[in-house]
Amino acid sequence: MKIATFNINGIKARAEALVDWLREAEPDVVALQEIKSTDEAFPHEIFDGLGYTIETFGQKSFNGVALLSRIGLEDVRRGLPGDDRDDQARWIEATVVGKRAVRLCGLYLPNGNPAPGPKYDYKLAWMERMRLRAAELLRSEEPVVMLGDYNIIPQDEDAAKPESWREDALALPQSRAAFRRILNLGYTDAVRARMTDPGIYSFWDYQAGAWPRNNGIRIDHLLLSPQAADLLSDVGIDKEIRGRDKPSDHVPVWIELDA
DNA sequence: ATGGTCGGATGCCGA
Repeated sequence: MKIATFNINGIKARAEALVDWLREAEPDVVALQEIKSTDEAFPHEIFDGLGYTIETFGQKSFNGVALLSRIGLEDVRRGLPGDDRDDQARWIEATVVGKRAVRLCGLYLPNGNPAPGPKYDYKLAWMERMRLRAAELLRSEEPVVMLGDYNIIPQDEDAAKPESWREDALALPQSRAAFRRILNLGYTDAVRARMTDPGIYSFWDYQAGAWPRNNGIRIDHLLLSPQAADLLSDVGIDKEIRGRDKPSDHVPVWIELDA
């Protein structure tokens, strides 16, 4: 079972590039972030003939997540529990069944800039809610994959220029600590488990020639419960996508599970 | 047209 995450930065702007990538990469399941569309306006027709079931959790203009699967989506749940007043579309769950049932959580974690400030407070509060949900999911003792744009640079080696991120919400010590608290429940960072070299990135800013200079950061992650980690057979980052016409500023990151 | 660069939605905001 091939499972991918891809922050597409707008479904309408990325329709062609996304479909091209789906045809080439042939993932079984995909978590999309920043669809920037309401559920009603989501262009389901662009996926016709590809065989994907689609579940969206969108909002107007900003954020928005979706799950695509060609092996079905069951028990879909929208929204991160823990705050009824939170109206930002950043979390969607579903179960996929291959050889094994796998619980998937597609997430778009708040950026949090500028820090300090209310946006950073929201990020940290959201991460604490995520930690509680992550702990709850572990108690199922089933394979769980939490994947998406975490907006977290876990360590200095995950940035080409770590010094330029020192005061940024993506790399502040409090942000990294909150991410580690989730990992330390018993989750595995799939990419780091398999790709130990420095210079592994998933995002290059549109500005200042970040891509041609390879000034990247690693912020798109797949966290695996112990039962999912036992099934991990491969990981990859489709970096080449970033050099095409009309790219997202993120690239797809994927895993292969024996499930 | 909107700072740099994009996307989405307007009369800039978020990233």
